[in-house]
Amino acid sequence: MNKTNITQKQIAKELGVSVSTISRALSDSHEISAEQKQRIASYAAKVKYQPNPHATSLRLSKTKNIAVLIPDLSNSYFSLALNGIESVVHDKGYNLMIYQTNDHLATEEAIFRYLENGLVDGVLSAVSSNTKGYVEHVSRLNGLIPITFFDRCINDLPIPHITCNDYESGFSATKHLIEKGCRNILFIGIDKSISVTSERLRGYIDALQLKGIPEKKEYILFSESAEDILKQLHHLFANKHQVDGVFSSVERYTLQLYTLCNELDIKIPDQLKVISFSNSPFVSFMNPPLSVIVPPAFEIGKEAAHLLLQLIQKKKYITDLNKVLPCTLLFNKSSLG
Amino acid sequence: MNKTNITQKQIAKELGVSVSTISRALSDSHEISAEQKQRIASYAAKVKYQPNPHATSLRLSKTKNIAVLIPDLSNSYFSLALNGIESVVHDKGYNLMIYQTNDHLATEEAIFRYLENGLVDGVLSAVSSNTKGYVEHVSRLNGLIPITFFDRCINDLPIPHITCNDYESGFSATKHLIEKGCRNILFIGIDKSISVTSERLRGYIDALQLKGIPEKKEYILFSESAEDILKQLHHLFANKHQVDGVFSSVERYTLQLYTLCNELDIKIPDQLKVISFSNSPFVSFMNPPLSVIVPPAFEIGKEAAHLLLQLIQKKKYITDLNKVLPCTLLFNKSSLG
DNA sequence: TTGTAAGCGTTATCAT
DNA sequence: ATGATAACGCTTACAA
Repeated sequence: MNKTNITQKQIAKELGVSVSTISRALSDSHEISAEQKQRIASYAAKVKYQPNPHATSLRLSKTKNIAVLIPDLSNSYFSLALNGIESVVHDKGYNLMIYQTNDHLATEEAIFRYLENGLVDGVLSAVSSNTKGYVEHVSRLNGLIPITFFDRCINDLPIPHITCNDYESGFSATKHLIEKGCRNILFIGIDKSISVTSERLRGYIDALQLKGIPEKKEYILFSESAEDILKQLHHLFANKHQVDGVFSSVERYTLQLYTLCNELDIKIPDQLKVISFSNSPFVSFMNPPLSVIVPPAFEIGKEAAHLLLQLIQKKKYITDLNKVLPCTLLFNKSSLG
Repeated sequence: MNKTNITQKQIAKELGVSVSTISRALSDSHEISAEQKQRIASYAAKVKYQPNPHATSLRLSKTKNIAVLIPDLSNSYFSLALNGIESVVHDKGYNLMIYQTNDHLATEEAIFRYLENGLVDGVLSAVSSNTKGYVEHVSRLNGLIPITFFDRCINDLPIPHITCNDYESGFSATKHLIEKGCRNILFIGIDKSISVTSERLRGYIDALQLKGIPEKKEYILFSESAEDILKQLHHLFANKHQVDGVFSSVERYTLQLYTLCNELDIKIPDQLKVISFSNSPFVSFMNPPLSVIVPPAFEIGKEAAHLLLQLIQKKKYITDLNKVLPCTLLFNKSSLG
């Protein structure tokens, strides 16, 4: 438990050359003879030499680390995105540090501040909120290292972001419900201040407008917790109501909706048609199978990581690097029939 | 993008004292006067000083980083465990680096070897396999820094591990199926060489034995991919068969089973009773609702992280620190009626 | 109570 | 082609 890793100094001593020769040989410098390189490389391999990353980071101010900020690791969307990120980051020889924000702005701010210490070369983040005035932590860090947003983003800041087509998807989902006969459609979201939610809502509103259906304030529900949304839904459905469709932009709130429908014996899709954003492989096995808008979570992660690495390696500059990836719509029984 | 963080040297110059005074003051050393400390602390706060972690790591050979090795990030069980890990690790001021092994032993070996470089103070790992003879990478690293296993482990090595009661759960699940009338029960797993699978299988076998039901080789299925298990299941169910129960130890394979049952019009639970390990919040909403054994994933992550930190801080030593946490059994319609 | 200096393991500059 | 040396930012003897 106390042994320590071998260093260049030890190799140098063993082979009777200087440390700089070792360093140069290992980085394949042209100023080292071929046989010397060979000798050093094979000895290093034999003793399984591993360069100390802290020494290298300190010396070069390059860490080969990148940080990811995610609201909730145990969310099918974010864990898929993380998977995508991981796949490209490690491929390129970078390490991945993860931070969970739990959707708390204060936590996010603390992490951004902390990362000013040079621990990482760049940051991938799905932000907690895009509220104007609460972005100083982001612009400060952005002055130090590259940042790329994925999913949630702050539109006012000149920071590249990879998102899915939330607006179009919200529009299509709502249009679909209308075409299936719905006239009183509920929108469910987390918070207007989250870019994703506001975009999906905009799509919902535009679809209603296009079809000449008046938008009703009481049909637009926001909530930050599953218990709370259940309460809100209960309040709405337990009393006389006309709701005949639901467009949920939050996967786990849709489960609450299903629970409530079971409880109140509301038949999906006969009395209520439902479509929801989701990345769960379970949706097709639900009762009834859930119609879903599936964001390309894995690809979003991959693209974001790829872009960030390019920024870190200065192969690209922050001019119009945003990318929008399309969601997949999957109509199942919950919105048909 | 090129500004750099402030250092102790700069603070020292600004305040007209030496670097060591700054260092001592910031670490609240008793050999610094109260007013000096105050002055330095407030200036450091003003300029938002953050110590450079690489310098500290290099100097102290302590990194405040820990690594997690996980087979698959986008798996409800592992992502929950990761969530648990994250919650305690960051609470204690440590950073978390993640590595996905994709269940490839070679990948796992490479990561273990890499981590001999001193990047992290300790490692949390769910291993790819416990095959004897393929554990040298583990014992090597274990000679350098503490390791704690969670979920999957290698029993022959003196490394602490946190698991759930796989054997008992396998036993209970199988017993449950038998009591519901099943006599020809399928076991589905990934690979015998994975500790979790072998324990669950042992529980299955013992339950059969206890009830006097002969164990049949052809009822024990292993597979490393979803497509393959589907093929195996298809082969079994498409022909004449007597299978009347399934105990699946792999969440995602259970979805394949449901798919097949739909396809072949096999009625669950009437013709086939099913119980499965799972951490998905969707199981109660399935058609039919799935009976599940729910591992305490979050708690396992928490416990493992907690233990590792104690080992790192030498508050505990590796003597019998293993912990077994109980799963929750949830009987739904898929195994009843 | 504070300062000086060495050293952690690298890489890079400047000699030779 | 190779070696000596300084530096990255920090902590910690050792001096004063």
